[in-house]
Amino acid sequence: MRVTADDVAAKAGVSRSAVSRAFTKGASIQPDKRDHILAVANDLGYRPNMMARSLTGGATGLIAVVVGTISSPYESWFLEVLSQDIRSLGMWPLLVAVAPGQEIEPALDHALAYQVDGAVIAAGSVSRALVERCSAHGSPVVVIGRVLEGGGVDSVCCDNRAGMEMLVARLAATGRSHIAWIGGRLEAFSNVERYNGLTNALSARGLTLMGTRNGDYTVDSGMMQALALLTGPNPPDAIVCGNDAMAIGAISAARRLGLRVPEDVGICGFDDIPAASWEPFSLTTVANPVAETVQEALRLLTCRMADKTAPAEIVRLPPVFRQRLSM
Amino acid sequence: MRVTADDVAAKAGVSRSAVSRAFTKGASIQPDKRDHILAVANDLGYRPNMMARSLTGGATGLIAVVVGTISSPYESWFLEVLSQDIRSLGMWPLLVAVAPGQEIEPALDHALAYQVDGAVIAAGSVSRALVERCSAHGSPVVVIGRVLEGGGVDSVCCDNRAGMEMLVARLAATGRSHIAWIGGRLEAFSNVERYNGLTNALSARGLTLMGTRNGDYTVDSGMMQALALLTGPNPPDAIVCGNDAMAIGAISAARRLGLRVPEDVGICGFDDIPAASWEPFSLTTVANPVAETVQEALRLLTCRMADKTAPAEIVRLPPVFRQRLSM
DNA sequence: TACACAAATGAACGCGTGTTCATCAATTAC
DNA sequence: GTAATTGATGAACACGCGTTCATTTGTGTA
Repeated sequence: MRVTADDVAAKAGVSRSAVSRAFTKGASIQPDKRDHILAVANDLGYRPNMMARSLTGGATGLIAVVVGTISSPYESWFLEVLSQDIRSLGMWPLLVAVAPGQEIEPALDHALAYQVDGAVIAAGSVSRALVERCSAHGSPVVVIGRVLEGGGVDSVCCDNRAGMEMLVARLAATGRSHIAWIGGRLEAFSNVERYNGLTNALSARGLTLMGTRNGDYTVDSGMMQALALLTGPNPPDAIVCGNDAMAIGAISAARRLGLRVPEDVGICGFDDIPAASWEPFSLTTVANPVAETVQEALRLLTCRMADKTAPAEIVRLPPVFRQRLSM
Repeated sequence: MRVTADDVAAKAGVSRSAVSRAFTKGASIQPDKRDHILAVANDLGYRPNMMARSLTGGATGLIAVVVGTISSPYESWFLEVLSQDIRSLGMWPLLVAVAPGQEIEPALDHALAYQVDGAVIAAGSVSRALVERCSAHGSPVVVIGRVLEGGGVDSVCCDNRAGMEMLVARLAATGRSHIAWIGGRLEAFSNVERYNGLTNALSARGLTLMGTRNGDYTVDSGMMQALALLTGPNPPDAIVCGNDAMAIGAISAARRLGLRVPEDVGICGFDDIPAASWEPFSLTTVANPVAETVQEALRLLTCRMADKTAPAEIVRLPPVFRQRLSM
């Protein structure tokens, strides 16, 4: 049923070796013979079997892509850019979706059985043991959106501290004094960094956080936590959210309570997802440099595929302040 | 470097056949021996090489997933559900992202070289020739979101006509008379069906379409087209949009012009993406049954993988009317 | 024409696995 | 106690490909 190189060889009247060479760039074969073989192959609908090709130790052309909640605005945006860049490298993304509660290890272990040439991990909690297992398996790993302490692992991450400083500068410039924080999942690396970045930047200006609540990075959770903050005692005049989705929820919460944004309460987010610029929100935020992040991640990955002994790099990319109307 | 079954066999003191049997469910092997082998394998970090396993004609466990603009709210939602359901089948999604302008054929052709066990196509224009090429290759295909005329191809599709009738019923109930349409990409199957469904349902009630414009299914395009409609001569008192994203853009456009929704202009969409229920929009729409669609698609796919001669099915799933505040 | 050398070609090998095929031990049936 | 049956085991094979290794063909020089 499947058409193999033998079929092409038989129909073209050449040896199977010739067929293989016709598909191998730079192989020693007469040009007209190669053309003939390729024509026959195309006629028969033949394509070299990637599974067999990779068996001899060659590359599979597969890259495992570990992401979390695909439907979230930020992750889907990221996945789109990443999958396009992987394809422009001539490779294919093997999608490994890890929902917030799920374990990343068994999932990635399974994917490793496909002899992926590399893995991009942008979700879940990554242990050093996991990274080393992948490396030992011959699949270099790049971690995105977090930095493993102790180094030794290539990683690309937004400079969350710098981003928070930009937001706090705006906070100070607009004279906010009662500032609250709505964080994401407590264990998330970005959440920890952004929270610390915020408190540090605030204290550097003699400001303090008046309220703290935690959601789960969804719009709904942002709305709930903002409602709690704004209806509680001593309501804030500014809410800094751990990501844009929660900030959008917070804006909706403020409006439901009849508060004006930014006059009564300023609200800002983090990431600059597409929805942040939609008119009803016009969210002041800092842009997570997704395109550059993906580009750097794949650069690191290809470097390491070529030279496994190269020292690990940690790339910190600066975000860009986006002032809109919400603060 | 890579640990193979031979390594496990050597360390466990058994033949390589025994190792293979230990990993094959239902194979003839002593239970304690199997346990021992599995323990040694786990110790060495061994996993059967899927590439080699599939070489003998076995299944690869890969399913090609063809989607379009991943970052769009609807597609990312769909992809999340699909990828989870594929994994719960014990298989893996090979992501094939086809941007609106790109050709689906060469991309899918490449993916076929990985001997995928099946393909779910939810984007791009699908020709019968393409489907037959996949089938000939041993990879059954299920098409989602469109129906190939002439049948012969398994497909799952929302009943767009029924959805439009629901919306028109609401349209009539609220006494709208100047109705406009903002469509998506002209060549898109869903766009054609929804447009025809709308005009048919309108004429059945003695209504006609007063204006027609076309965007590209994005929020921005919905905003642009709605601005043009609402500032033109004889502005509509209702706008039906080809999807929710454009409807969200249309709501923003109306508000920018100082119009009240739904009092001055009613706006509705299609799909019921998560953002449709966000408070600033509260979009009246019809829910595209994504979970059921994915479920049916995978049911058809697994059926066809088991029996390639089964007759093709066309499944039409009814949408659900979601009345909110925008109309 | 004779020789050296490069280019092109086909046979054979190995990649890691599941499976078939004999072989052998252990049980059951008579 | 013997024959028949079952269950477990290891060797060998096939899967489809890239690549190496001889071997053959073609080209340029003396």
